[in-house]
Amino acid sequence: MKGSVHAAARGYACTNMREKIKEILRAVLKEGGYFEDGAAYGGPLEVFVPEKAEFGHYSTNVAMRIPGGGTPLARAEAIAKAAGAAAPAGFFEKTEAAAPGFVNFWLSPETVRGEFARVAREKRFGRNGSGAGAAAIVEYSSVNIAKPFHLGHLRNTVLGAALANILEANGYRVIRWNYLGDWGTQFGKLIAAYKQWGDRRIVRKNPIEALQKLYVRFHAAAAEDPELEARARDEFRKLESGDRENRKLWEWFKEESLAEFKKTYRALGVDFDAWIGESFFEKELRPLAADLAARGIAERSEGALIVRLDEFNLPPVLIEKSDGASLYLTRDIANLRYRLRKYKPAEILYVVGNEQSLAFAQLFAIAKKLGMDSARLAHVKYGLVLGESGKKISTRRGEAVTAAEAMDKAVALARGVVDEKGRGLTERQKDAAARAVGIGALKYANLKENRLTDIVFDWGKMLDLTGDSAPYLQYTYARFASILRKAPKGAARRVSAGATAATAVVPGSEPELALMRKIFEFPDAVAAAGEMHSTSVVANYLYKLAVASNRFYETTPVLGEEDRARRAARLALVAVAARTLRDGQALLGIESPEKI
RNA sequence: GCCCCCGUAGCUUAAUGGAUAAAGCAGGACUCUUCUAAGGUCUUGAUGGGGGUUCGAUUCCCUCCGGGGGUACCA
Repeated sequence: MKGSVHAAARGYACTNMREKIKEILRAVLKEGGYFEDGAAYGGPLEVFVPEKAEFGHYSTNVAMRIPGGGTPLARAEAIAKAAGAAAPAGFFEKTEAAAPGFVNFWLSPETVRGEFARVAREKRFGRNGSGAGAAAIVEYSSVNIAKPFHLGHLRNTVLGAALANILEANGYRVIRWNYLGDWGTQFGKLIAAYKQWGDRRIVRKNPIEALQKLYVRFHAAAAEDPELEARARDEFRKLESGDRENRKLWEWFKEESLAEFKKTYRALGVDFDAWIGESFFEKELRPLAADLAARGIAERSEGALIVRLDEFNLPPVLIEKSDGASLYLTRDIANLRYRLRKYKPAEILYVVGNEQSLAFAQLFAIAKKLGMDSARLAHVKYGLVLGESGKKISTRRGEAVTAAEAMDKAVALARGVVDEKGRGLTERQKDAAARAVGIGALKYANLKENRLTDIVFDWGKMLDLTGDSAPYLQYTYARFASILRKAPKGAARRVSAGATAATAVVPGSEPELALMRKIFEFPDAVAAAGEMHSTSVVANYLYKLAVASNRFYETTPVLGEEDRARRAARLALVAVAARTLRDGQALLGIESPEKI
């Protein structure tokens, strides 16, 4: 099983165009006596796609990185010449050295068309087996029970969902984990507030809003009457010790909250394999703390239990309060232990805002200290979503824009554009298109950037429907889908059957060839995104693919082409480009309607 | 105070140590009798300051300035 996955990974690697060029280069470099293996030239062999057309289709900097007599440029010239000779006849159109020492490669049109025909037949194009079927846990969304699902959660949810898809495309068995905030003193406050002012019907009708109001009211009242805080602590203590009434209330709050969150998840097209929150680990915390103390890893300080992390150059961590209560980090340790045992994951991604950087540095340090180092742990951080004023959004003051509100607004805006510009859509299709476009725009806005800096919330940016946006990608797809719909039946069938032989032999224009070459980059983008835990790599790639697609569309007739073979070749290109756009968007969780 | 993150065009962003720093928005000029003009073409415009490492620095190191976050009983 494992072996076959590895074989698959190798299979993908050597069919990738960049890998083919690397193979040629390795042979040339070995022949020239430059090195025996990769280590000799100071890092992995790099072959990349230059930004400018004049630097070729592919390029390498290897001549500047290997030692040897002469200038880097002289080495580059020798390598360029040798690579041209070493490649199969007609593989390159030309190879060229360029100052200060790049070697640039131009594929011949025949090579591009041949590779295209191969890619068109590939069933799982873009996916690879590098994860070898190992488990990877992606923790994301992690909403708090009884609190609003606001824009920060939206960002987190969309990001985590896309990363999970990307890891899956890289051959991991992904466990999508919603680590619910379902425990802690806030439940004491909520229970106290509910007992005093709560109304079952109101909560049932609109749970989050009602619970939120109780929470806000509690804080307002507690400011005047400090006695309330004590009552809240007492209610939580009762909850922890299994008080029936409080337990029931807690379960009910959780149930109602989750039901409402699930509406949002459905609208977003996001789901989870595990809904295990903080409460799940509650019983393990005391023994865990005691165990750490017994092993001398934790120690008493100012009445609390701490773990010193001096050797990691980190401040100590509190794992048990002086009153014996646990903290979030204690729960995270228990959670990590549980995950390692149960799933034996190769990777765990914590999608959490960057304000928790220190906490994760500490968690990872403790994991190392405890020998819980079988998985690669990564804190995938991202910037905070700030209010339009540029300040942190205060939930307590009710400033938060909820995800549902943002989605409604986005869909309504998209509906307006669909009504105005959509062609030949039924009412049903218009609804579907507006949802896909509106929510797609919202998602893409959160996925295309790789910033760690905080983001000032901006409706205009979130709802952008032009330029570098989801609707641009979707529009490109819909244009191609329209061509495929209108194609003669026989032609369409040949395309769907993967009969792309015509493409391999029919000479094409540069916009066609450029689009084919852009399609070849898809697997590289997926692999890089997986390694770097970055959705923006995929988003940026898709945008460039769409640009190449639209250039092709604007310059090259497909259905209007008189020559039959040429028309068939172009239809095949349209079909594969559309498929790649759709698959790439799917990785980001963005739908590709046939008509918008 | 200490630690972490971030400073790129008017605005929002891109760029595994690579070539003349790439886009979108906004502004200006073109472009639908032809497969969806939500498009395409052209155009104005930028790496906070100073050192260093390197053949080569937006990227790595030091320092200063500016912004954000964290810094034991919240998460």
